[in-house]
Amino acid sequence: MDRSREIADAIVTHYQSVKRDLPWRRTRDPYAIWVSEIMLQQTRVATVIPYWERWMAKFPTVATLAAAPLDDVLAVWAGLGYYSRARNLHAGAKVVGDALPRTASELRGVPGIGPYTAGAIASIAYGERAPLVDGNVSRVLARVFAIEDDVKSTKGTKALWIRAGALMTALAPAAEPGELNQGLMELGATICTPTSPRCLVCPLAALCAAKRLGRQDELPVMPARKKQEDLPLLARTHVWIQFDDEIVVGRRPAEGLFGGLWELPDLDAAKRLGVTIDREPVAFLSQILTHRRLDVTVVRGRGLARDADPGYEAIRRIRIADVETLGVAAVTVAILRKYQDSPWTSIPRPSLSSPRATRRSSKASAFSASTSKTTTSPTRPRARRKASTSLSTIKHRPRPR
DNA sequence: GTCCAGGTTA
DNA sequence: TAACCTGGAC
Repeated sequence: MDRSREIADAIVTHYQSVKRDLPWRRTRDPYAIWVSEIMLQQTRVATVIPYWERWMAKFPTVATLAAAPLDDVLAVWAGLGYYSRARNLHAGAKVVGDALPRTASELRGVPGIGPYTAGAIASIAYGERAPLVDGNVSRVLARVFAIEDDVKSTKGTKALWIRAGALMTALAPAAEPGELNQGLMELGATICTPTSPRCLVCPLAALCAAKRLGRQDELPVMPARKKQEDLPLLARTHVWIQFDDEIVVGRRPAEGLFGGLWELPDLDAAKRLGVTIDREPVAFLSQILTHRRLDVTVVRGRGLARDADPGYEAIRRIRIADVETLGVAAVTVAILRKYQDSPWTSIPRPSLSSPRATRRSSKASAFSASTSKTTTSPTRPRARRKASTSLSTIKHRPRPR
């Protein structure tokens, strides 16, 4: 028995003994698997489960998804990030018609389905012997076969796909291709972890080149990552325009950053809408994105002379309590949390009376996001940056001046 | 606090 | 090759 065959069989055997009962593993509906694969690309299993359940309840078939407005799609996706994936899933549903293509190579042509997702759907839903490579698989294969190339490079990627394909070819005839793929990913997620791989309990230990060479801590070779400090800063001001229990929100253009999501109008838009802008901000937030640091300032505004702005696809009012039923990004949710925690409208605005320290409630930590920092200073963050613990713990303090 | 993971598209 | 988001790990 050759080595690839031994490795493939060991992976499947191991997978069968440890596989978890996840909702999308109870079906071979290619659409359901497609949705789960897209969600899982960027999020932990525990987070995906409720999103997947809500999604499948709302859009149970590819036809219902295709028929839904993008706005509804983004609302269900809101909070998962990488919103282009939801947009692509929606676009994909529109092009496939009643049913998904039946092979990996045809699946590859659907918007949002790249090499990984094509392999996942084809192998899991259709039982095709289609390989796949994701981050977990890269790590496992780079170690098992001691691949020294940067796994993100063209050369490394090619080597990984060749290895994954060879394993699939070598797999026992009666075995399920989907189980090999899922077994590889499971191994990477639970045993062959980025740091401190648990080689002692690994079913591939005896077959692993990195283990034999003692190089499991050096592999895979990953490309250097940019430090957060070096990311370009994107500073934006959003305007809180409230009428009774409603606020004004705008829908961003469909493409690009936070595409299609609703947010508080930015400063330029608010001005064009005839809004009078307060001088003093009520909150600062910051968030690290892949390619940028995002600093958000929130300021109140009053009045709304117009209800359309070229910068937004739509402008509308909505009850504050209902904003989260729209597609909104995490930073917008954080602004709402902060407001609900200690509403700035309750502060007597024109008065220059004594300052009030605000306290955050303990429940704020339930929405912690450790990539996010907040500032307490009402001056530009440049002057005094004081890190807090989460996106939701923005403190605001009307300055006595 | 900081770092890190993670596929597809243009 | 760069853009794209969030939250869990350390």
